[in-house]
Amino acid sequence: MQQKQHKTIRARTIEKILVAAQSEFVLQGYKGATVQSIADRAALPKANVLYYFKNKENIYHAVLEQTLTMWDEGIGDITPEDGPKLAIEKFIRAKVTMSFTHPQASKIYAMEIIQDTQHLNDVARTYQRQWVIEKAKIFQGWIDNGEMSNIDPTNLIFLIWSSTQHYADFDNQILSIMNQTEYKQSDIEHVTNFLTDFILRGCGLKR
Amino acid sequence: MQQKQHKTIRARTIEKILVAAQSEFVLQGYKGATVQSIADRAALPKANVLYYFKNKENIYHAVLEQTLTMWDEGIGDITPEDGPKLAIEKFIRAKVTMSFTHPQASKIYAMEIIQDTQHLNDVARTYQRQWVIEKAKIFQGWIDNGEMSNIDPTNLIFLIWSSTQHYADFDNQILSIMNQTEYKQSDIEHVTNFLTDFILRGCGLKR
DNA sequence: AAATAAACTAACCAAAAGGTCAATTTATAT
DNA sequence: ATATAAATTGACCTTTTGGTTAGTTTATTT
Repeated sequence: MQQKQHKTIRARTIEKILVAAQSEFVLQGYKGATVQSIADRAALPKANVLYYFKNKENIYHAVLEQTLTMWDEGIGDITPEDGPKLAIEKFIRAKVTMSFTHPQASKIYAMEIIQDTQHLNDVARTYQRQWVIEKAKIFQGWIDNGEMSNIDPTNLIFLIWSSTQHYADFDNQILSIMNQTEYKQSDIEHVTNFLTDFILRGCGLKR
Repeated sequence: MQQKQHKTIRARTIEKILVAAQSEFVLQGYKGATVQSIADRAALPKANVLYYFKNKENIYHAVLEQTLTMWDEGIGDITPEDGPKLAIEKFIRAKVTMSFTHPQASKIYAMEIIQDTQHLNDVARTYQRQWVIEKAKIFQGWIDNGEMSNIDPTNLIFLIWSSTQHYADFDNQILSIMNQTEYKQSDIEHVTNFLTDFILRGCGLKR
């Protein structure tokens, strides 16, 4: 009992800090975000934030880890059994939905890669590398037994990745161009349909 | 003559500062880059850097302006006369080439948009907005007189934009996946061909 | 209720960083 | 040659910021 109550105080405060930190890091970048600004956003004294996290870097690591896990769970998977058409459809839908509903997660990730920082540990790097290689093999399998036309799988993955992610990372620009302040559910549908049609056609899987 | 010599000292030192600054800003972000680090990279005393640029923000603005101008000149144009096939081919080639040869320019731009900073002035914002709207109209014109299939022009532009830009912004990740330390000329060709084929097919402009 | 542990916080401190200034050196003009 | 302007630079100042500490309050245990 004592244990549980204790944990909820801890857990709730940590959660508040992480939420605040994610926003600050996205808005200001790693260096630009200050412990004070995170504390302010979480409505806590700075010293309290540093009571739960030894230093700023630890806060960031916690945000990164949480973000990557969430993103990872959200984007679903590509499995051989689905076949190219269904696999691509599912993947695009998942990725677009994530981009529209959790753009911050994508942005943090993007900034990490763009700047090639030391925050992403080797494990994470190796993981993404392996992910692409593995999925490329699945596509190659489909190509080999004639389920889709002969398209370079690695670059296909890059294209799907980038074109879906774009709606998260560049949401400000896109919203400005669309003359909106935020995405609507119908935007998700529309973009999912657009990208699915376009990419399937590019893969020769649709007329 | 005096004027000219005077100008070359000025111009050359400013150039050195700007080159150094661009690297630092890409590597460290706006806040992360310090005037001292820029000075070090340019092999100048900090005070000398601040003799030419009043403050850090001015350095950044100069880098941004130079970068945007360069990027803008490099990506070529989309004109009605070219027709959809040629226009897309030309645009993809220009954008991919820029992405592979000047990734830093793209990265600075990307980080600006992602973070939605105040550095990009209204002029720049309005400009990109107008650019997309204008080009979308050109695509719509081609659709209307049957030169290409009915594809949402705005999202098509986003897709071309993102899939080409990806090779600049995420070069670290891509190089790691390709097991290389830097891009080769043949990579430009390969990616240009891949994207051109894929996107033209997506647009129904190629069998 | 007393004791103990967890949570919280104001006040500090030291380092880093942006920026100024006054003085010196170098280049240019007359 | 001399005067003037441009360029350079070390020393300095101020603010910001990450992080510590010591002490207080609140929650938990017995």
